[in-house]
Amino acid sequence: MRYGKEHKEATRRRIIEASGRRFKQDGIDGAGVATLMKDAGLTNGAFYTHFASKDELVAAAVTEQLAQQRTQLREQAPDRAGIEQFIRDYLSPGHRDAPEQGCPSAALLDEIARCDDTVKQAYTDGLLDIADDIAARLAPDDPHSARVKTLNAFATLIGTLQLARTLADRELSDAILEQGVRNALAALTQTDSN
Amino acid sequence: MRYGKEHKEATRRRIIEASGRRFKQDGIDGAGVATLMKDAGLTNGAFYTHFASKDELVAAAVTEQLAQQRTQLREQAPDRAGIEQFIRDYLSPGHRDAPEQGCPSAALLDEIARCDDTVKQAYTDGLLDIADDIAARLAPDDPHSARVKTLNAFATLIGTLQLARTLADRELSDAILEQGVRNALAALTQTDSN
DNA sequence: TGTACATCAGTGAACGCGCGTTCACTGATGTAC
DNA sequence: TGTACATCAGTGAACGCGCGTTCACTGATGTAC
Repeated sequence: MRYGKEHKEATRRRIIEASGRRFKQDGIDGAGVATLMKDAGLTNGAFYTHFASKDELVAAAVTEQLAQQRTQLREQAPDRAGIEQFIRDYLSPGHRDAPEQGCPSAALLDEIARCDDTVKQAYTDGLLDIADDIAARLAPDDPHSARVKTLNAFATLIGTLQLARTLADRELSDAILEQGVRNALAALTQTDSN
Repeated sequence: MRYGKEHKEATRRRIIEASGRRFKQDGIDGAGVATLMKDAGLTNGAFYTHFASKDELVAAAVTEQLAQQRTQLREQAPDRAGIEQFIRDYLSPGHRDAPEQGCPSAALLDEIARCDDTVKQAYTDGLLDIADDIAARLAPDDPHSARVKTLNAFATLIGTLQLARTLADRELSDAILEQGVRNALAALTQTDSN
């Protein structure tokens, strides 16, 4: 089955996108190559015509996930009101209950911290692209300080969603999401007056 | 080799404590039963005289880790100044660089979120014990609201440390820890005036 | 007090299974003539 | 335009390995007589 040039590239993208979802659902260690390929509608053997190793796929999937999140943020949150809505969506029960469709950081951050340097670098690059987008929007005059503050704000959202996903008490989980939204919006206001 | 009654209990505790460290270092999926037993100075076969399954050990290790953290917090942070010091220690480069000796939530939270209900319940129980200790100290008159706020504060610390561990840029990671300390201390002050 | 026996924590080999990875092969397509 | 060939994405079985778990066995100790 020889195909045109676009075909292989399209297949590669399909594997990367399906893997992103699967990793977020089952964890990186929890998702095997055979399963990832089946998700993409292929068999395990073809994996190594696209990637040198599972680690290489992990790095590509992390990059892709963050790039998608960046695009989404650029479109849905171009201004202050959009960022407020992003916060509300991020800390929503819907996002909590569908990790496979959600933020890769919330689903995988501590596992990525244990991955090799290639993966951590891919994560760092992808996240900084997002943070710098937001920092430039919120504080065009002081992008460096805003970059750090934006990353801290993002860390808060990540930790809050992870905790909400883990607590066995649904009501408490809801309360934490709601308090998280209040805190994040207050911090955002504080950034403005700063 | 028949031993006294305390012996088996001591061995069980040794397995649980060694496993806690190993899980935080390699992840839950990343640590096999044979390795965990070797860490405790035993061979794999003896595992099932102490636990019905790996999941049962995971739940016990999570409980133990949080109980240790609670004891530590009770001793080291009995007052407002102690809590401030806890925040500084938590978001320190030393804690970032030694996950196996540190906070189980920072090392494992998203993986625990993917575990079965037993493990999530063990985590919930252990964390609420800690949060209620702190809430009772900070706001004895409104413990329920303080419980939620304390959990949100803890989530922020967790997310910040995870992010600091993952970023490939050391200077940026340091800056995020420092900003995290500033944010957490400010939030603590705000809680007082509330 | 001394001896025979029961207990049971721990050993280490083995179970079936899924892991990441390799490889001989297939067969639809693009290219050369 | 029609035919022979080269390419190479994808197949599916197999590799060695470590996983969680089971099991026949060991042997030091506590207990019974």
